[in-house]
Amino acid sequence: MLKREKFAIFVEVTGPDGNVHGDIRTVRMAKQIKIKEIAARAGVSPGTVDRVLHNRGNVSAASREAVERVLAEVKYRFNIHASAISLRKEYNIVAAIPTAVTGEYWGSIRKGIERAVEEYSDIRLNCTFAYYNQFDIYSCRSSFDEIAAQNPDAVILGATFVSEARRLCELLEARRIPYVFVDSRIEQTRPIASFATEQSACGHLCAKLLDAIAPPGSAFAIFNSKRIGNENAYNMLAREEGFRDFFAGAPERVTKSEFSVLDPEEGEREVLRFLAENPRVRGIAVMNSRGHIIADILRRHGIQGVRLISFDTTANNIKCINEGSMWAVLCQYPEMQGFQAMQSIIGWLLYKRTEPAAHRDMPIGIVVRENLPYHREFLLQEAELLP
Amino acid sequence: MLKREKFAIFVEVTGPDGNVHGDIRTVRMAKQIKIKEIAARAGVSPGTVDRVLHNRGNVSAASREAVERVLAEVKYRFNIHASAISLRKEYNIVAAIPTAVTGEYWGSIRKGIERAVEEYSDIRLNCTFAYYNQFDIYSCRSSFDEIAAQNPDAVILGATFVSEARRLCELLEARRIPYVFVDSRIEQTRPIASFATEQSACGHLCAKLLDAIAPPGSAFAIFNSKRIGNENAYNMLAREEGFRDFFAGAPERVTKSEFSVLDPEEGEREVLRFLAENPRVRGIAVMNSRGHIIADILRRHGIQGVRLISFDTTANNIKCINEGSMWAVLCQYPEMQGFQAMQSIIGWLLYKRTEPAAHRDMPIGIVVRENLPYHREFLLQEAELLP
DNA sequence: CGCAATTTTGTGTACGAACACAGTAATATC
DNA sequence: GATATTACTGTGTTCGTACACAAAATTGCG
Repeated sequence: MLKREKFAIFVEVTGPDGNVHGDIRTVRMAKQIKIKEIAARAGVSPGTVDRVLHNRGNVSAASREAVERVLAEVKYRFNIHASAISLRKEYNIVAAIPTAVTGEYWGSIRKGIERAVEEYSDIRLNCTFAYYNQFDIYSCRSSFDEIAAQNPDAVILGATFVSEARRLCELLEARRIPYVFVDSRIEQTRPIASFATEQSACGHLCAKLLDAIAPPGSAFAIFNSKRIGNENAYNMLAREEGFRDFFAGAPERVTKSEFSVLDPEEGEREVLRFLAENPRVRGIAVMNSRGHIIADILRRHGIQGVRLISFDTTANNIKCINEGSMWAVLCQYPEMQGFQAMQSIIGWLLYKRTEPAAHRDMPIGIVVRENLPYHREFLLQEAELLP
Repeated sequence: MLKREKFAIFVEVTGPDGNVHGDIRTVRMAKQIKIKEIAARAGVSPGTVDRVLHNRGNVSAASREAVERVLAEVKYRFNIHASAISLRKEYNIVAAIPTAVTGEYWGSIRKGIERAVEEYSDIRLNCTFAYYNQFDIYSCRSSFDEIAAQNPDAVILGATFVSEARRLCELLEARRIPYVFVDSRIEQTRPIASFATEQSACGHLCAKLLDAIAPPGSAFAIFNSKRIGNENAYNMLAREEGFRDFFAGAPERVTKSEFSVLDPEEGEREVLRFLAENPRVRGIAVMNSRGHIIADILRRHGIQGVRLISFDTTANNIKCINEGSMWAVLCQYPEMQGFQAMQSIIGWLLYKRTEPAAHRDMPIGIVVRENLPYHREFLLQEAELLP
């Protein structure tokens, strides 16, 4: 049996077994209502509707009410295209983030931001990156002060120093400049959005994986790079907490150690000494992106049977994953964070989207050698970084 | 030292250690050239430029050349918004996919498609879903025939029967109707795009994980649900191949078994019998989304120490992950596939994007209990732009 | 009540691309 | 050489929103 309408297709197929196998559903778009139509229904002019929609004032209570009543009935949505074409303003946006090196974590965030600018090239966006030294609170403060002094239309904030971030946010709020966070969320601030990974969940996942891939009853080590300067180690601590939480029933299985990054030879000695003293350790977690350093040490010394998990799909870590010296990295999708941060600003500034999903927990990706090649486009990484 | 321009920020901060820590880069958008400007430069009218741009003919060789010369110089990109607003055509799109149940694989693909329709609600899209029974080639053929008989503006194809898909593609090509594949790529067809996972890589990854989390020297089983009807098991076979490839050096470690789905009690007996006969099996791979059935059997019989990995984040599988009866699922991001499929059609029809990345390998996600809450099937950028 | 000041409202134009249509130039036909 | 035919080109209107500006209505105040 077969029916046809103007377009909807009806396929009802009776197969040899007597059952009906086909089914058709058309999702026809409800026709969007236009401002003109709303004006007509409310008995006012389009100009008045526009004033109500954009809260531009100079509307009598009676008119406003009439418009709002119609608005409530029809649930109006802006036409993005017409809106964007009319709004021909130029937007200056500042991204204040730690120095972004291509192939490393903040480099990926930057790339996501840049991609969004490119993607929305029909909107005049000027994006200024104000980099600071993430290990130096002094450089962070100077950078942030300067941003507040300018008058950007919006700010993207990659904040490693909580106190400095709070200070800047207060200034921005006083000036009604919207801002979003990438890579963190900071209490007592009011961003229009924030994008970050739940760090303790990352640590928990890391523990679960190491436990699963190591022989039963193994011991595990958390290896952290020694602090450089007054580095804010908030993320690392949260991850460690999650990691230990997984082993809450047997805390003696988790040891912690540090290794020097500034002095690689000393770092190597520290790692080797630790492993010699703790032969039951079968898994190592590095709570930041420096896992590749440990991986290299393990590889060069032919140390087998100790599995390593680190964070972030940086160029160095990817290399280790590929050569097998690292078992997995947990991925925070930095590029996606950057992209979505810029998107949410565009949504706010242009499309007046003011009821934002305030915070978004990013997914936590598990990247091992076998699914690494397929992460490429997903992560929007540079091709040359990957095999 | 501190300089200011109209907007660019210069922060050069000399820290206490004498090093410069701040750095500023502004990415200023090159101003887009308009059709009017091109017309002026080429000494013709905007209408003529438009005719050249859209190959609408009726342009003298001299004019065409003049316009093309300017075009080559300035690399014009037309304004998406103005374009979309002018093109006020209504598009009829058909998605021919297997019956899509919410919470299952094809249901997620459908959801991605629907989300794209919603996302691009400023474009008049009517999407018709033509479902067929993926286990019945007869229903597939009828459904496909009917599609070809209509004249949709584009087609999304979820093809489980290769021969039928080829036949439909030929018809569509003859009518110059663009089409995209989701969940598969089929040789000897010319889709404008295709989205699918590399199935053998999935199988390989599955093997790697099972091997890693099971005791050394364990044996593994591939459990597949018995075929229903003339089900196309192409994906399952490819996964199995990848799985066995991982154990190429020790093929005796991999056993294969089947279990009945239509008769659950019989299926259960088969599974239990197999496990009793193969006590060294410490890991089970189910090469489709039916892993939850095995998980339930293991759970109900209190069978410990056998780890299970299945495919697809279906509602059933997610439940098992949460209660711990399944160790992981590999995820193909079906929602993303559907979304991007529709996106590529919109890009083709509206934005004249004709140089497509013909095929896109989807990422292969690893979902375990610890990252499940943060796992979003729908990781696609634009999703967040609209409510 | 009258006139100015202010608030409210409607109209018109711009945005940039697309395309219909009218208008002009070039060629064909008798 | 006049007219019909075709080939080409420019103008003008459209899409839906935003906002400037003018027009109308309301208010204030002597």
